[in-house]
Amino acid sequence: MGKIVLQAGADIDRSETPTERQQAVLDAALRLLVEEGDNLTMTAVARRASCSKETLYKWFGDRDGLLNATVQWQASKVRVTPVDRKGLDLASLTASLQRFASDWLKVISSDTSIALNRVAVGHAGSGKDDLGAIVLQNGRFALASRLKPVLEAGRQAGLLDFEDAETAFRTFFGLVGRDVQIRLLLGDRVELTEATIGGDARRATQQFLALFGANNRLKSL
Amino acid sequence: MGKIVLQAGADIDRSETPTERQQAVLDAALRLLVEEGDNLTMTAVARRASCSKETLYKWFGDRDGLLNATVQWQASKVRVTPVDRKGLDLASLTASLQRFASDWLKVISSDTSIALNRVAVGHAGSGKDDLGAIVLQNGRFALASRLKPVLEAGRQAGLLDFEDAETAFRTFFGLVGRDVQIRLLLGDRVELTEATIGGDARRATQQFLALFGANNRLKSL
DNA sequence: GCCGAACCGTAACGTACGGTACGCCCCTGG
DNA sequence: CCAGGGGCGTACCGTACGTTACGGTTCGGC
Repeated sequence: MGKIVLQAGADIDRSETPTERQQAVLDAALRLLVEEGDNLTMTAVARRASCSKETLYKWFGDRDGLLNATVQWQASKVRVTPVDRKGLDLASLTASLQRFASDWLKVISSDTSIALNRVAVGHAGSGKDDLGAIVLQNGRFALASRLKPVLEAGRQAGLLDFEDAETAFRTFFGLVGRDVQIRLLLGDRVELTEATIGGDARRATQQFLALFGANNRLKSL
Repeated sequence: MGKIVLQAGADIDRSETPTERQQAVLDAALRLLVEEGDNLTMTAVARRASCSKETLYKWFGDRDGLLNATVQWQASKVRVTPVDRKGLDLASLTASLQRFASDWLKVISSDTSIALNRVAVGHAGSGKDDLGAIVLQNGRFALASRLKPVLEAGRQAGLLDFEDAETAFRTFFGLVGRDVQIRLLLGDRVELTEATIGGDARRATQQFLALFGANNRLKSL
């Protein structure tokens, strides 16, 4: 029904939720985006979604509009459950961190994440749309805003010791992701089985605790 | 004179070094790539380089060939000086690591690196060329092969303690880069002054030493 | 001074694709 | 039962750009 537009230049998430049918179309576009990358054609999307090009243009206005809506649609699908912070002992904190790490690794190694990041990076150069901002918002920054409360809680409970939650988070981010994302984006075949992800999550968590655990005396930033 | 071709699919760095004039053309293409991103046109390159399109096609065969040659040209320009490993005390090791970190941050935040990574990521989806492999080879893997000897030397000197140089390197990589590269690629304006780079390099180095320094008892990976 | 090769500038061709127009079907409401 | 609108399929238009062709110019060799 309503055009899903994005106020050019202004605020993000300025969008109405798409109808059932529109969601189907967006899903088709998403699947095609994963397969074809940025060189998907409007005709291909129309064919895949079994709809007419005219409909696409009526709904999304533009090729960029379609891409925008697709990315936002995927973003809206991964709204996550807020973490419970009732357990405040070291074991549960460790488990939480490990879970975050594991989830994050699974996300960034997924086909759709790779595809979305690829197109967003590609579009980031010529600032026609803000795909980059959207992806960033629903990736790195969403992770931060979910993880920071946990870190703060850990500090409150005397389990963690850090000055700034932001820098602590960024260190955790680096320890978890390392070179994985850029390698995947650049097409490197990285072996990421369930097992290695689990191991990496455990290792990253231990390293993070070694650096920011309250019982350790490594505070000299 | 000779076409600068790349054996499709096979080995990298299978290329003759370009002539003086060709280098000038490639530099022009590179500058244009930084400005325009992947939507540079052959006409634009020809105009910028003050050469004819016919020459471009004769030399590089193809648009992809031109891009390939441009990326390789930039890669060939950053052949680095191997590090001296004569000083084996903690101070010099720290200085080396810090220098690596600082250099790396400067590289990934440079305009040309961002532009090159952007096009390489964009092309990584549809496997027409191996720009991704080239960039990876001259970025992340080049860094690894330069840094690993230093790490090994540090271990020999009893300053570092790690099982596998590869994983140690990847941790260092993560501690240095954190979220910087992906944010830059996605168009986020990251403040990276000389000062912050220095601070980040120092911090990453200290964290790395905290994790892998031989005098610390954090070996339970 | 002449020849050919390399190269510049530009015009021309072909195509792929974004965007639009139109005819037809189906479905709903009156 | 009929009118109308939303939506499918498709043909079509315009354009941008990759690629090619061609005439003019410079330059080294004889």
